[in-house]
Amino acid sequence: MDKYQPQDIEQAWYETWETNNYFAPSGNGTPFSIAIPPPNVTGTLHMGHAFQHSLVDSLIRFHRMKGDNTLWQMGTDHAGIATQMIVTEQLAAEGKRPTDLGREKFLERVWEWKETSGGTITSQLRRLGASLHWETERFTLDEGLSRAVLEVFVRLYEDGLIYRGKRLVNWDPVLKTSLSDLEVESEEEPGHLWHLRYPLADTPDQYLIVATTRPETMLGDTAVAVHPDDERYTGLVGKEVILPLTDRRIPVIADPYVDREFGTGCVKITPAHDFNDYDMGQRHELALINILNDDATINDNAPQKYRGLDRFEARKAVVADLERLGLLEKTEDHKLPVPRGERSGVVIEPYLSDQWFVKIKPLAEPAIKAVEDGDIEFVPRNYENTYFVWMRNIQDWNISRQQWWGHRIPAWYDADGNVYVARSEQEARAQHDLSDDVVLSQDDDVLDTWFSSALWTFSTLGWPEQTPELETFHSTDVMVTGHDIITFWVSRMIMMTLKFIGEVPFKKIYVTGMVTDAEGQKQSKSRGNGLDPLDIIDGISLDDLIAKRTDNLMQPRMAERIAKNTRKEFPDGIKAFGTDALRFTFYAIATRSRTIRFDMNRVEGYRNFCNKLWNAANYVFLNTADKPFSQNDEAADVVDRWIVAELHRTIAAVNQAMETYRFDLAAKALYEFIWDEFCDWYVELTKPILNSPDVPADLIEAKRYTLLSVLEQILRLAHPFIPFMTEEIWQQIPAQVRSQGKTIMLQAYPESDAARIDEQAISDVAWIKDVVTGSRNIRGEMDISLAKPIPVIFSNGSDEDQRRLEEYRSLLTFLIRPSDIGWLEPDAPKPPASTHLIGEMELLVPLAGLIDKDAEIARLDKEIERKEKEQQRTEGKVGNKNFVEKAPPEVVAKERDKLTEIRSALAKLRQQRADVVELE
RNA sequence: GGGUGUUUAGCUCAGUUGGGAGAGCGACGGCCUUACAAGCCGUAGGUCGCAGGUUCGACCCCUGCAACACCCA
Repeated sequence: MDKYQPQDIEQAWYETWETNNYFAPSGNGTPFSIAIPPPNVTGTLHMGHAFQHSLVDSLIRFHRMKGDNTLWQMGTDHAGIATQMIVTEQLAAEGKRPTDLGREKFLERVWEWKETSGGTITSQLRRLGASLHWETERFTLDEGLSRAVLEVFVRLYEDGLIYRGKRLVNWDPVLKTSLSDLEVESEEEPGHLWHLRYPLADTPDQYLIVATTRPETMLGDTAVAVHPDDERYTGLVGKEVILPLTDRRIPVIADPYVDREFGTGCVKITPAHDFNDYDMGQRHELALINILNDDATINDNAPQKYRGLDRFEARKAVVADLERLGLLEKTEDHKLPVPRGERSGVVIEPYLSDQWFVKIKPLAEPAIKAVEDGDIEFVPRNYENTYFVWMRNIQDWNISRQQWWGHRIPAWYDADGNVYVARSEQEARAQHDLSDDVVLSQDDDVLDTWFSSALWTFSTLGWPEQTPELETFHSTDVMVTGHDIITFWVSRMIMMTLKFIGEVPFKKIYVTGMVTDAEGQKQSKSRGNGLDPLDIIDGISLDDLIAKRTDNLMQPRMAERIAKNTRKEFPDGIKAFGTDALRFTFYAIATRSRTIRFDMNRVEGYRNFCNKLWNAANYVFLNTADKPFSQNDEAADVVDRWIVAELHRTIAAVNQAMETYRFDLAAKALYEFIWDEFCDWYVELTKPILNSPDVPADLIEAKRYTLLSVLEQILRLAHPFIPFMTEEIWQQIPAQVRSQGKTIMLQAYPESDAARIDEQAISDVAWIKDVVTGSRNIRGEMDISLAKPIPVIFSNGSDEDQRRLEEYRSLLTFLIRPSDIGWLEPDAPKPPASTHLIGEMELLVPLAGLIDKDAEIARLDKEIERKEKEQQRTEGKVGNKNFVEKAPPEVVAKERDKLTEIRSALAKLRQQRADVVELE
């Protein structure tokens, strides 16, 4: 075999798998299905994706190998706002605006962009080894899914669960669309608190002072509010104040919502431009005065001089004018949460407009119940809380977006403003008996992208048709996703699927942690700390990485800092580690933690692990190729029985880990078995046998078989995690050992057989390991090279020890490289020696001339000190009456045994020390 | 302000019914031992955030505090 070079093997195998249709569901096994969280069709793969999809792929491959009828449904999302923004930017570079093209032409342009860039994400998924069922790949805007969207919208409308109304919504004044609460991100930013004087109508020389962070909205004030119990203002409730800069008189009202501690305890009420004020306005039947246009400039409802000003210019003008009039009490610095559009980054405006909403409470109730009843289970469990808190306080969902790219709302209006909702214009006409001369125009808005993704698990399977796929694969088994998307997507899928299919979309939700950079910072383009998974697979030079991270930044001034940090973190760029190593890293770090710092050193470590397995396979092939081997349990020795036992323990551990979504434990079990047991011990222990002329042929043949067989099982066991190299190696296993199949992908997953776990073999090999480790310790401590043979003498051994030494003498000889190995004569004095304890037995390496007396004494002192501490602690326990009386008897017995052992060991160590001191 | 989570070796993290503190990387020392130097052998390093409590016994359970992170308002 050649050196391990992942790039030489990975891509070719993926093509083979795909062209042979191995990813397709098949057989009559239990259906197992997962729907991919649809990536944005024009997007690229980031670390979070790679992480999630790697986890899913292991589950899919695991279940496929277990014989389940397994489907991983592929599809992409049209990502309404994100995609429209990209194309709008492209147009801007040509000096055009979407309106210059018009709706039709603009959409053509977006479809073109989708065609050219839509392949990126799918080819990246292939590089990752994702065994997706590409044949039934779907897209949220394709015909079938659009039909599902239409159907759902119309039925919800018919059930009275969709309504249209003028409401205060989150308005993005740059994109000129409404956004749902979830698309708005609030962060604290420095600002000011202005204290304004509002003169009382009856006595204009007196005034109330209101505190506000948004003085320009005072132009739309329709009341001033105080707390009903606030004694400072009780006399004023019901009176009026004069709203400065306008000629309006507005009432003073009392409402318990007012925070008496904030500012002066007196707040201005602007129902058309603040969500809380809107609610209060509803309670008190206040007028709504909208003072903004859709681009956040001041409109004609405001006094002449402010009209047309941008909101922030208007703020300055209002403050200046109030100050000139002596109506500005004071200005304070103040931090306040500022809402910004998730996509555009601009300050969001509460804005009054006509929108479509889903009445959500009736849908939320069964969705809450499904989780309460355990029909859907969160893994880890505690994410249920996030879900419940969100669902129990859920607000109606604004689903209309003033965009073009998306599912157009199936509502038509006649000249009188009557609205007709139907699956098509024809249906609308037919249902309402409208003659052809009634002119209908369709609603210009499209639906929130999440509306179509909410239908994902069943729309991709053909709904509203009752397809065999829907019948077989729905509900899906598990949804793997990040916690950031529970509210956006997971909760909405649960609601919609329960409503339209009557069953849950998935039985389990595995919530992954969030992959951050080494500093624990969220990875993002603007921070310039993002990693492209393919750069870890293929490698990238430092210069290319910097170029990639600083290219096309929203804030170009960040470029220098990003370059500096990148140079510091990756001084030599990133090496090509290959997909298998990257994937294995993901499993190893998939702990229950919420954030996962991605550490490139670990990728390197797991690349080394892949290399280790590769080389072990090389060893197996070198020693079995063109040589006879045969399965022969009678001829196999204790070491063979031991490695099989360890293999079966590992098989059990991996299976259990996968059933419980503990990918980290699965990875750990594989890593430790393959490296620590198979490579470091088993392979070493085969060497003296395979190359010795004195060993019976049937043992050698049995051992060759064990090597091949254990390797073959390791490959199947590890395949879901490191699919490429396991396939590559598996193909080279002789057919007699590996069955006649064409691919490892479709072989049976190993199952643990308790009968193969031979405890006697395990304890014998543990003894061998102890003896070898003991002699290695002595060599290590004394700096004696393996090239220099050392005499080894045992003393005080039991019958069992004697048997084992006889039986394993040749193995020990090979591993220890002694000049001589044997028992101390019964009455002979112990020679001066470096020593090691193996239970009751002592291992002596008499090195009269070579021994470093001081070093040996120091080593023994340390050992004695350690044992003394342990003795003290154990004596304390055993001597404690309470412990002896109250602790379980087996624990007490265990402690007593331990104490006996410690005492015996201590006595020996002290004797050894005395012996060494005696040396001249 | 409310909620959730985190705090274990220099770094990144395991530690699943409360009963002997672990791994990888890094550090140090020694090895080209015919699968692998992307390797092998060995060594050092931790009052398990702080303070109480429960218990015969606490990294683990309870209370409080601190720092950090995220979510919601």
